[in-house]
Amino acid sequence: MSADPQSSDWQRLELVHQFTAASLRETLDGGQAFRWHWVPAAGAWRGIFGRHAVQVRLGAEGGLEFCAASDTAAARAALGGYLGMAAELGPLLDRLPHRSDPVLAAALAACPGLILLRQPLGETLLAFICSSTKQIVQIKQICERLATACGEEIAPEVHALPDWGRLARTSERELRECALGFRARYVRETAEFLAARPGWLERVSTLPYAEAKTALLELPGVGAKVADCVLLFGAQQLEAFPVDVWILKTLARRYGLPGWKPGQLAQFGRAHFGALAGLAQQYLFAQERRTAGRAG
DNA sequence: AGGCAGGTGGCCA
DNA sequence: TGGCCACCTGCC
Repeated sequence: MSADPQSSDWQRLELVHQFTAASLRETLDGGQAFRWHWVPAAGAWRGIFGRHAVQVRLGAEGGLEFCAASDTAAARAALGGYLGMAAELGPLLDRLPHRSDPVLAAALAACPGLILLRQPLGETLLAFICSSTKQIVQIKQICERLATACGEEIAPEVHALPDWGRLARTSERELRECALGFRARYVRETAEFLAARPGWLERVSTLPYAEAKTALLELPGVGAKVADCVLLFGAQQLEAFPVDVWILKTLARRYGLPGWKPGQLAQFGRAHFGALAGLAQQYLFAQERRTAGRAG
């Protein structure tokens, strides 16, 4: 790795938003995306999304700074979109029922600046199909191996995640060599499904939430939880409310809903938190993991 | 050293 | 519907 940060190349990223070290970490490395890692020597996060390889760090005045492996202008624009929620976070949070919900209010206060990423749709689908029954560390490893094995080299020794067209030309055996385990078949079959339906994924992702989710459930390896993650992180459908074990614990304990099943909790979430339920979910998720004292 | 992990799909009552 | 279980792999 020759990729030492060249401090002269650091540039400010204009964001009407303040991250804290904690909310930046939670945003980039809290389970929404799996291709960011902290580089201690640089005091920065290095990450890959789409065809962009960048580094991001907190600037002296609390702003955000970045540098890119190449084509800084394109990276700046892409990062602006990726972190685009920052521009409207305040008004969005204000539409959440924090005034009447002390649990939510505490979660919002605990991680000021946390946002939902706007990730490329295809790779969000891929990452979350790979996420089932895996911890964050392992999901990151799988993504890394997939990228190395069949993703485009976008900078020296840096690979993007393969797109679905490429995946359709990848054998299940090759996928298994990337430590996907039984998920290899899911990826393989979803790739075939998508290959037979050009534009399907993009079109479906813009449908109203309920229809979009129903459609995504047709994909092998995509159940309720993964569908919600794809819609929330990859299609800006903020109504999506993924229910995983963490949220299940939070809602059971802090909202007095023990014994409720994931599907029931998903309905509760959308009813209670409203059109931006997914945003509330992310804060509750961060809070639950924090208090559970582990990072995945 | 093994249990278990941010789930899904298939089968049975 | 509701409940149960197999499924790969490697981390803690």
